[in-house]
Amino acid sequence: MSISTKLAKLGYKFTKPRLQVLNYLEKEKSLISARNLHKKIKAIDRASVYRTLNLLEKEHLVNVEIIEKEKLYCLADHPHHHIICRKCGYAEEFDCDKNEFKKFYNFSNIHHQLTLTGICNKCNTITNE
Amino acid sequence: MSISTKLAKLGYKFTKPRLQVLNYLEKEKSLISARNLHKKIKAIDRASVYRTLNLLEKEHLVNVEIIEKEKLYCLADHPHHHIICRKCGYAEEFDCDKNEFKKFYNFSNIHHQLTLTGICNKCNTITNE
DNA sequence: ATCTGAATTGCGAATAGTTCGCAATATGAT
DNA sequence: ATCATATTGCGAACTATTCGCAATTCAGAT
Repeated sequence: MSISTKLAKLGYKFTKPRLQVLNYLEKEKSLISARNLHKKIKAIDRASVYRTLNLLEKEHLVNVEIIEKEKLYCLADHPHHHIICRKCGYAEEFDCDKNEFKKFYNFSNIHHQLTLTGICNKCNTITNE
Repeated sequence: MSISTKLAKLGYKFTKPRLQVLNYLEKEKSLISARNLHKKIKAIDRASVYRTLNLLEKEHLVNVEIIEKEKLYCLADHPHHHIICRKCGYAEEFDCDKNEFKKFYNFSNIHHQLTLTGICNKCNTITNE
């Protein structure tokens, strides 16, 4: 099912800004920030880019990685991660289920950050999320 | 070797702000943000808290996790990660080498973010980092 | 103990990424 | 085509963090 269809099913309207953002995300082979997305789609407002990305994030239709406080987005069409060059920003994708770690050999000096969040027992007792 | 000793070895001066930040990081059992660190150490300037944390990060003396654009710090005395409640911020530690994942059962609805950075071949050719 | 040059601080202003309030507009169900 | 509602664009606002620079503090030499 296409992302557009999913959005429609979820009751969201089909607007120009949303279509444009989706188009660009589909074209984009790598990760992209809200800032750069907005640069590419000058016709639509900065706030709308952010609002659309937040919406997509909330509905789990995009994946997010944070590099230096900047959120980078990609379509969540399949489960994967990226390894990103700290100098030039070049990113390679790796499937998080398969043994594609050989790709890492294209990079040196690897750092990683693993962030896990959840709902703790106490909060879970108070209200269901 | 204590972190203070390490700092001295690296040629950094031994100043009140740095000592205070280190003291608080040692006391802190969980993760803490620059903002909250500054709240606790009112005597020293915000900028100095940030500068000290950046220094510690550069020298790999603290570990960092980013939650909602905010950097959270802890001393890098041993390799570990945290799982953090998305509602209240409560954090539990887990050793990243051992099978302590059972701790996860205290949390539900787990999300994760894995960020890998490195230096790509091209950048590595241009200059050594 | 004091001097001295360099490192570091505090301050306030600046920056960057992101969000908000609200009037104007576009959407899709009827 | 109409209408209620969701969504947009705009600019102002907010938050985390950094910067420039003069004043201060540190550590090593005297």
